[in-house]
Amino acid sequence: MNYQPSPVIIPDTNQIDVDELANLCKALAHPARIKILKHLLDENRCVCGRIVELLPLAQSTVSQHLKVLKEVGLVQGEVEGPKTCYCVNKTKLASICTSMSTLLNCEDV
Amino acid sequence: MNYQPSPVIIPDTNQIDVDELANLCKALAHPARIKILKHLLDENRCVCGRIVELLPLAQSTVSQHLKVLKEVGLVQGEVEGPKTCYCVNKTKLASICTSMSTLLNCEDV
DNA sequence: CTCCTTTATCGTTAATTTACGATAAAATGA
DNA sequence: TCATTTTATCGTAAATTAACGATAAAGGAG
Repeated sequence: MNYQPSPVIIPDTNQIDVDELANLCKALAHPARIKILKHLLDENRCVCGRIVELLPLAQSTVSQHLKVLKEVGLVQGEVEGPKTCYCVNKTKLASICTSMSTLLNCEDV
Repeated sequence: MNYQPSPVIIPDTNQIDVDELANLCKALAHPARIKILKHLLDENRCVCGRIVELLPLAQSTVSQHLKVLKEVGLVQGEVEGPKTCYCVNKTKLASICTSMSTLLNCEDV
């Protein structure tokens, strides 16, 4: 009888997609986007126009920041009539924290 | 007897410096820099020239990436003769993970 | 249907980032 | 001292990002 090589149990940190993590970090690499994320977490959900009121930025600029967050999957937009209501994809957000910890070995500091 | 208002125990996530976190994320927002960090964590310490061997980038480019990491305090360089030996500032690295978790409430996902 | 509100997209400009080669600087070794 | 090794910095070109105003698109109200 031949033994199969045992499956890898220990998560291979080398498997973590460096490009993916870099992209997520890039999406967080702007104060306005962190503030948007934080506000969405505080309020749970929020319409684009409300975020425009809170930040000293033009509507088009806020819309672009939301697009960046949406493109990496950190945020989801739901159309409600003429408005768009945004909320955080918490699973994705958590995945940044964990992959960062795993890849960078934060846990054993 | 007058009661004093009880001190704030729960860390105030609003106190966390959004700009600081954005800057740290910015430093991590490039695959080459994540690879450098990861290698430094694996090997504990590493000379600049060795990193140049590992990445498909010119020496000057690697040096610039190291500078970015150094400027945000994620990495420290120690001159050893003509070489410079780099290592990760694990405290700083951990602070990213924690401030990210705190600010973004990753823990209660 | 027409106007209004709300958001996304376009076009543009200014600023920043990335990459490279060339070169300076600093320490070692002959 | 002089050449070599190693790293940092400079200068530059190409690419990307951030910000804005203008405008398009889509839905609701009248």
